Amino acid sequence: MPNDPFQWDSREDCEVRQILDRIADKWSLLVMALLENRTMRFTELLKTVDGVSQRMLTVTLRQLERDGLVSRTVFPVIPPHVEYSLTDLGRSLNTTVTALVTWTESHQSDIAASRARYDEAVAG
Amino acid sequence: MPNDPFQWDSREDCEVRQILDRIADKWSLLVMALLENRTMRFTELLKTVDGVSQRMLTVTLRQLERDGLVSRTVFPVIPPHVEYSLTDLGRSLNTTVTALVTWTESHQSDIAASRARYDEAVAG
DNA sequence: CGGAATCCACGCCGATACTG
DNA sequence: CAGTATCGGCGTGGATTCCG
Repeated sequence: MPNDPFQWDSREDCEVRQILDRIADKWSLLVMALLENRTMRFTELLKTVDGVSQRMLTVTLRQLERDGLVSRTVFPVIPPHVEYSLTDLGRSLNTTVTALVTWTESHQSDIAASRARYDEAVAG
Repeated sequence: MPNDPFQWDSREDCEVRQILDRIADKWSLLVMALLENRTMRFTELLKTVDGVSQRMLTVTLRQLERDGLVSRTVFPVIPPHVEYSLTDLGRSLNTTVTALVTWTESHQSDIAASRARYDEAVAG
């Protein structure tokens, strides 16, 4: 029963938790969501992903590439031309990620309401 | 078209991103996964969620409670008795979270292999 | 038992400068 | 254009202590 949380949760060297931690990263989610539609270039991503620094985008893309979720294609021209796109693995992940994003969008108001209620109760 | 990544991604005050960031938090995912099965007490969670500190567990539970994903029930006895369980909202989220966890488990070896390949290429 | 509060180390990340 | 390298601040979170 691989879905039992007690299984993947209590193991010492659980690599799944590490992987999950990386996948659930803020910028990774954003980048993968953008690349779902089409191939993009570095600067393009930098301008589109609002708030990301060049450093973090570089680091994020390297990690995604290392995990085999994103492929990096370099065209040996001057000036350099690099394209990023999702791999098949990345695309298969994106289905679930999209579900997560969709859930958040649908329940955004519920959460906002809950927060308002909570803050009200604390303040009172 | 609420699912268009360019929508929720480029807006300045996008609350969805903030919510998503919190939901995708490492400990939140773990705690919710554990609470999917049953109600748990604080110390029980502390012992089960391997690696979490008391501080982080407290903070995580407070956030989850504020977001309306987890309910906190205090029994006014001595010694204190507090139970945590998922709300309906939390349960509806857990379906997608479980999907994410399942994906990670299924593709764990793919990612490990990709990492090994990447590291090999870098070292060589 | 289930926290709250305080202190502080460390590692993350932004800013900046430089390069092929 | 697409990075790498370096530095420094500061926020995150661990350890510890105390409390109802």
